[in-house]
Amino acid sequence: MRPYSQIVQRLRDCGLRPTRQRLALAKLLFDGTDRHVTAEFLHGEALRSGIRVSLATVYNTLHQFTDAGLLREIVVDASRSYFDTNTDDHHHFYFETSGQLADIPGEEVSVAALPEAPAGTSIARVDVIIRLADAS
Amino acid sequence: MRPYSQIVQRLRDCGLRPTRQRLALAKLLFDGTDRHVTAEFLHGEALRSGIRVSLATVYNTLHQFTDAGLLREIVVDASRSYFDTNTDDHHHFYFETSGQLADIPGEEVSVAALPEAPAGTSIARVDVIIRLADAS
DNA sequence: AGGTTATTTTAAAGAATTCTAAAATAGAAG
DNA sequence: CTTCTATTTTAGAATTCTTTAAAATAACCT
Repeated sequence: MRPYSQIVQRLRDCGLRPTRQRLALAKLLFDGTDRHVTAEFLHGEALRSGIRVSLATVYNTLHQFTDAGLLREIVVDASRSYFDTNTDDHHHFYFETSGQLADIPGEEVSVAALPEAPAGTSIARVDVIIRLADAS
Repeated sequence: MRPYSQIVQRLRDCGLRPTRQRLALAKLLFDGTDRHVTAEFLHGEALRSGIRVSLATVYNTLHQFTDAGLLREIVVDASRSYFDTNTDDHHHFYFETSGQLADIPGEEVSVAALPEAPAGTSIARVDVIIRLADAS
């Protein structure tokens, strides 16, 4: 198993140079588990692991990865964008109290009776966000 | 029919004083049609109709109305919040190109097989946003 | 290695939203 | 109607997240 060179290849396939910063961020992101990170959070995590990278680069990298299909951006709140390392078709729980985002596992939710797209448009994606409050 | 005093009563019922600004904004918002406005847009509309009101007040008022259940806030994009005058259970089309938001009429979409809320939480709301791109 | 091009960095600007403290206004009581 | 008190409005400053521009740096290719 050569995870490092796999990541290098993955970046190359997307036309992205495997720079030190991109590699380091990719390693943090694609560690095998599904993650939901904000730019701010990933930046902090990178610094904590000794990776010197600017916040602007983290933003750039997250968007480049998203454009390349390695990440998916989820907007839950006017002031927070999450990037999800799981790009499969799936939906989300949003914990309004803590601000945490979680994947809804498997096929536990599905949209029935999708409407037709208005003339001149096509459906790019369907986002379902289940907002959770603390139990009463 | 006395629409003005109806709005006054509606505000009072929510514990909001029927001030000049709130009444004017309510009149613009609750004109009978379903509307999706941003704070910026409503502010411009108010000024255009000769209502002198500050942007801060528009933000305050939109949030107060939302808390009171007169409006519903929809987040589609990291940089834009819409306020929807239709507070019934319904979902949305989002036109990614133009940034416009539209209600999906009637029961044309429904969520099947809602998952159980994680322990300690309850479902506050389910948001479905169908993102539309220009037809290929 | 050396030239070319892409990427990163930094600092500053930008956009949307929120906060603040003072002035204006509404509702209540006399 | 006037005064009093609490609430609301305002204008501008502050905040937060994100993007930009220009200079510095690193990767790629021969």
